[in-house]
Amino acid sequence: MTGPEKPRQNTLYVSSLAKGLRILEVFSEERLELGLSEIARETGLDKSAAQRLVNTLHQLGYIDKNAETRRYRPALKYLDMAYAYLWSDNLVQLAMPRLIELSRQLQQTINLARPIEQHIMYVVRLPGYRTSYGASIIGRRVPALTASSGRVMLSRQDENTIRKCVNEWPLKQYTGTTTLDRQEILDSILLAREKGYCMSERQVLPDEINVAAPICTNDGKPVAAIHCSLPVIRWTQEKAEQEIVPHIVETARSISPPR
Amino acid sequence: MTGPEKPRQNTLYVSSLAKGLRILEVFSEERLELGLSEIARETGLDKSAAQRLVNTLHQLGYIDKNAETRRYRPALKYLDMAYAYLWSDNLVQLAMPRLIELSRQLQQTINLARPIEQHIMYVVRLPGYRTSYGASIIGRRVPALTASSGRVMLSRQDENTIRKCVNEWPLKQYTGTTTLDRQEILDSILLAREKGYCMSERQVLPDEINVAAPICTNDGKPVAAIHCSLPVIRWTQEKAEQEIVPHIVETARSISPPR
DNA sequence: TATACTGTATCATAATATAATACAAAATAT
DNA sequence: ATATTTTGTATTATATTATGATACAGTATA
Repeated sequence: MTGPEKPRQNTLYVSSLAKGLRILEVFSEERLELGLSEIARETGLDKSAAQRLVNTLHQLGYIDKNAETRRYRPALKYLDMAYAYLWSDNLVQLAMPRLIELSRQLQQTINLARPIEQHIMYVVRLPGYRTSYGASIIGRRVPALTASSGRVMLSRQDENTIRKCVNEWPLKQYTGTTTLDRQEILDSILLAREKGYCMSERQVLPDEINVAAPICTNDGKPVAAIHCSLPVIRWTQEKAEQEIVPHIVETARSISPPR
Repeated sequence: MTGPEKPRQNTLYVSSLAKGLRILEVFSEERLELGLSEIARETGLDKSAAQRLVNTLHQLGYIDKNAETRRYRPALKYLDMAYAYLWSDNLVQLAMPRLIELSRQLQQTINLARPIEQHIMYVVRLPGYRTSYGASIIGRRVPALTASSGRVMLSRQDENTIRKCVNEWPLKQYTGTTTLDRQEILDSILLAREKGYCMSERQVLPDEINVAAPICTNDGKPVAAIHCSLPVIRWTQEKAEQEIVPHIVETARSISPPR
């Protein structure tokens, strides 16, 4: 009779790799530079594990160490990843010239967003005059329900799916006027469905009107959204509807992803 | 009497993490999508190791698997890295508004480059009209000696260092007119040193004039370069010298990194 | 000055990653 | 259409590696 069986090993999962990636992921908008103990704490890893993993990532050029403060920060090698991703995303390649043209034509901030889980992520950012730093860089994630890009992509799902997502997905309050009212969000999405675009105001940034139109595959699946931000100082929703919306919608429609 | 001693383990280096990162690094401009056997081959890893590591990266959301073709490609999570880097780079934050302003003023492609080993890497790309895709995305690396940004940063080193770098660093022929003549490159760098900016033509792309000016710390160390590309169809070096150079130089000078 | 915290280094050992292997499925060659 | 090769998937015995406990020097804080 055997003793208690030891839990079976998952031999298709490399836990040391996973731990190392947690180190890479610890850096963020709020955590620009960290010491070893902070890294251990923030990642939940043992101090020795953190030491080994950090040392490995530093030797491989992923993170830089400030010799004076002994703190680490992301190295340029992080951007190798962006480069690889951007080349592999056919849609971004397809869309880029149209987005550049649109940016020139409208003289405003133009972005391309992709859906990821319950968020959207900005994969192209063509900043306009006075675009904030956070709104000029790729990789930012925003809850799909809060962003006009997210809402407009959701609007192309069937109504049951829309309602389920609106009920369950997370919300985040960015500004004093960011809505947390799920009914209001549902109304916004259903209106977007009807009109073919979504317009919102002061949801993610406090002084912006946002217009977004979906990019769909041939079978109607939303895979991305084009998004334009306008300063409320010089724009109204009415003016945006007349002067911006047609161009956004037309550009989005002109981009037909292969699949 | 002991037998032959086994080699000492480097307990500060995690080789499984290093192998996993090799998988992440296998994707590139030339390798957008790969199957398991290709990944094993390109990374030099054993097939079983590749299987485990790929599976782990897939479970963690770093790579996507096309269920039909069973091939993998980078996932959006790659851009999380870019986001983290761009927040941690103080200079990029400092420079971004100036670059956006410059882009609007000149109506041309404006980039920011950082030195990395014997290359430069583009960390900000503000594309102008008709900028190619490869010239619109961050993360691209170019040999420092070939790029105007690289040359202009090198020009701010002492002459012995310049000569050593020119003799030893790699070159890459991008166009039919990319120079591989190291004396010509040295002359270009020394001229940049004298004039405070570098101008080159048809070195990385076949139809471009390039103007770059260095961004230096207070103690004179070059840490980045602002770079403008102009189509040769509508520009000459003389015209660029009069209408573009002063603005590039002035903007570069106005950005004083803290350290 | 005392104490707490951080970073660095070491090592015995348990757990994990390895690589060999088998086999089904798919692709390619004949 | 069939045979062969290649690819992808799954499993396992075992060697190697990663673990975490520990010690200690240096730094920061009380």
